[in-house]
Amino acid sequence: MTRAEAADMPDDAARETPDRLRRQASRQLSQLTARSDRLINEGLARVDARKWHYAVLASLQDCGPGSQATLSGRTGIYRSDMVGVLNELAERELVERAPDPDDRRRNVITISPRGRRHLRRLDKVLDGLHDELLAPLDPAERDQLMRLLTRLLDHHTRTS
Amino acid sequence: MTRAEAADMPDDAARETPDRLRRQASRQLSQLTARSDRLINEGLARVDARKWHYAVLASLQDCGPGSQATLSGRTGIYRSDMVGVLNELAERELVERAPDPDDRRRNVITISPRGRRHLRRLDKVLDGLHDELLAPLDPAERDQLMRLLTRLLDHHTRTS
DNA sequence: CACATGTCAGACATACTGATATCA
DNA sequence: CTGATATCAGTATGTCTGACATGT
Repeated sequence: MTRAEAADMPDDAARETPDRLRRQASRQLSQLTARSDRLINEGLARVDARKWHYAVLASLQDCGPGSQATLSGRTGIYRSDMVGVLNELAERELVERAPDPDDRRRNVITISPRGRRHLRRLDKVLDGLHDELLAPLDPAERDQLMRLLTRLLDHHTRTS
Repeated sequence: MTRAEAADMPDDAARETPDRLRRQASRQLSQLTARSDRLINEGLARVDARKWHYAVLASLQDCGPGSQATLSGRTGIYRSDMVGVLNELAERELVERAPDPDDRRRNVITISPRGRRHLRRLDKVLDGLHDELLAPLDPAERDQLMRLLTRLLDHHTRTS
């Protein structure tokens, strides 16, 4: 590029993201998710929790007790990482981990009364955080967004 | 496993994600973004590129040459990580990095003709990948999604 | 002096792989 | 024997922080 061409494009003025990048769905998605993750993580950290805590507790509450492998399937947490999550939950006495008498390879994970209370609290915290996350959207738009996201996600989980 | 146990734990059958989790916008976002990122990364890897390559090249093409700090502002790449990205791009002779005579702290980054060609190719590749990503949505729905994402993202970039 | 720039080294979290002992 | 389970060790990647030398 020549000097003359460079003069046509005042470089230091345009420090903002060009439109071409802002039109990419994948980019908007990951940028927004980065924000969202930080918001959620920080919010949950304030009540000594993480998002995987919520996932496990909610899964136990809604689908009942299960082995670690079962919980892994429900929540999407890797089998190898489930150990650590359950250690944290058991430390806080939110779940109980007992060997399964009928299949001695397994542990049966059960939510405790304290776990149920904690889950109710997390539900409220998360409601607030999502309200912050989706602040600019009215209820209909939030619904619309969820529908679109879910359709995409379902499509990609079926076809993989 | 005995029948009796199966009766005791009907929920052991439910290995799927409970509704409560699937209703979380933050969760749907990060799950979908995980898929999206993998799709894009793998697709770009097939043509020896990464998403940051595209971001830098597009920024150079649309806003003209700039210092590394300027590019950092345009693309969202950290100043410290820009070094590596530009090394990769310079290796492939897609950009040129020359010291700025007017401010000897700076490098002026310029896209090369080869870089422009590469960018055009990446645009096509990314178009295809986004078509795959957004496959279940018709054009109006894709537009709707982009509007919603952009509004959320803009809101959170202004208010931080 | 304060401030900007390019660079490097490393912390940190997360996702993911692989191996192993135990057991069905 | 096969396959599933819980566990541990370790890789890979990406985001982010801090420091530093150089220059404005």
